[in-house]
Amino acid sequence: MLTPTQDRVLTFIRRYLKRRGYAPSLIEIAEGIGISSKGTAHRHVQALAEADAIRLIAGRKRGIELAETAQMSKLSLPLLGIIAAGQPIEAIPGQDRLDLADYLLGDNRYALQVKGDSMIGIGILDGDLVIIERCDTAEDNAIVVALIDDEEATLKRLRRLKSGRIKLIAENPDIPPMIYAAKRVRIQGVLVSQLRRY
Amino acid sequence: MLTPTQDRVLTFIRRYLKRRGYAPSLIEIAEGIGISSKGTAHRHVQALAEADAIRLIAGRKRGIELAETAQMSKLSLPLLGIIAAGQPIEAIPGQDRLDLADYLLGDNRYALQVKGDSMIGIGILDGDLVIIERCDTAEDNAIVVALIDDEEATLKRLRRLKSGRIKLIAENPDIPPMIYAAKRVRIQGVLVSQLRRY
DNA sequence: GTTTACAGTTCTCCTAATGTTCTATACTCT
DNA sequence: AGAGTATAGAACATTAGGAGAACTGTAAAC
Repeated sequence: MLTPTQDRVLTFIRRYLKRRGYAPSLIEIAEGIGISSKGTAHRHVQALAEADAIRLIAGRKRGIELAETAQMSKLSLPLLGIIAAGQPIEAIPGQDRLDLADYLLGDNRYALQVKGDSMIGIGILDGDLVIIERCDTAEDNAIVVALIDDEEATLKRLRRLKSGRIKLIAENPDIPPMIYAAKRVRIQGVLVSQLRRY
Repeated sequence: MLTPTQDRVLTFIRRYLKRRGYAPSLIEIAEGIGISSKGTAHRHVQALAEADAIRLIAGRKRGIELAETAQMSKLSLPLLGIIAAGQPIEAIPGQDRLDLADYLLGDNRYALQVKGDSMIGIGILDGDLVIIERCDTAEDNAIVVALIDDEEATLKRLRRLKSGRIKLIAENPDIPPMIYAAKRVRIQGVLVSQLRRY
């Protein structure tokens, strides 16, 4: 992997970057590890870039970025693994960060707070937040925000019947499904994710 | 990434803005960093805008805003209101944006994927992600990641018994609660939020 | 409404700092 | 010895930063 000298260079760059906010020049690196040739420093830096420990911005002064930093989007958390009753936490192979933006953010998305227990069967509880992506069509069986008669908005599972009518299903055995003529139902968005705070 | 000089300019702008409440002019910036040319100051400011460190309001004197303030919008979604079966979407008064960072991000937090149905009673399903905040104590009745005998990690509701022992409760009627001596149980973190993608 | 001071914009010219490439040499292993 | 690594230092190319002039636009004073 890295040679001892390369490791010292990398450590120096890390510290410098943390303290000053910008990368060291080659001369500073050379001084930092106790050599006098910037040409040599240049070779170490090239080697580090080759090993993907850092990224270089070509033809830019102090154009060094740590590979680690590039990995971490601002909206991410470490993803430790899978937890299950009766077993130690098990790492998820090949994935160690969770990009929350991916789950939540998007151009046409908005949040709604859920009131009531009509979707309790799929784990959407009273007070939960749901993220909705605006759109006017949806696949069969998707969970949608539907507007009925331009009056009532509701979060339900959508099913198209052969008759052409539309069935809106609450995920709650106590609430019977409702069937409407297609004209009466307008889709406002599709459920993309869900969020709860404890 | 910022150059050393750009960094100094940014620092100066920050301080100026904090002290005076409005942004510095180009001449003031030039003086502030010890140069005499406002043309040069202008170039630095342009570079900072390019790097998204600040935002410029075109054709306005002292029209500089720090990006940090505007940055928050990247972590938020419009919060339209409350949706309930049988009613139109109702706006939530005094709140129109949802700050996701608030829900999810934090210094000592990490994510776990849930396996199994042991917490189905409170709407945590197989495959959901939970956000855990690292800590070694928890309030009674909190949902925690507990390590039993340093071997098995599990997500359960915690309850302390008068006997001093600890009861770990699965939110699933099919899974009976377990009772352990306090020594055998170590808390690794507390559930702070939960996330699901559809 | 005109004037005026202030501020932003766009240039060009210049210099020092820095990155890049090269050759020659030395050290340390097996 | 030969491969791999490290160093020094020279020569050259490019970039970042600076100075200052000339111009344009803004806002407040008159």
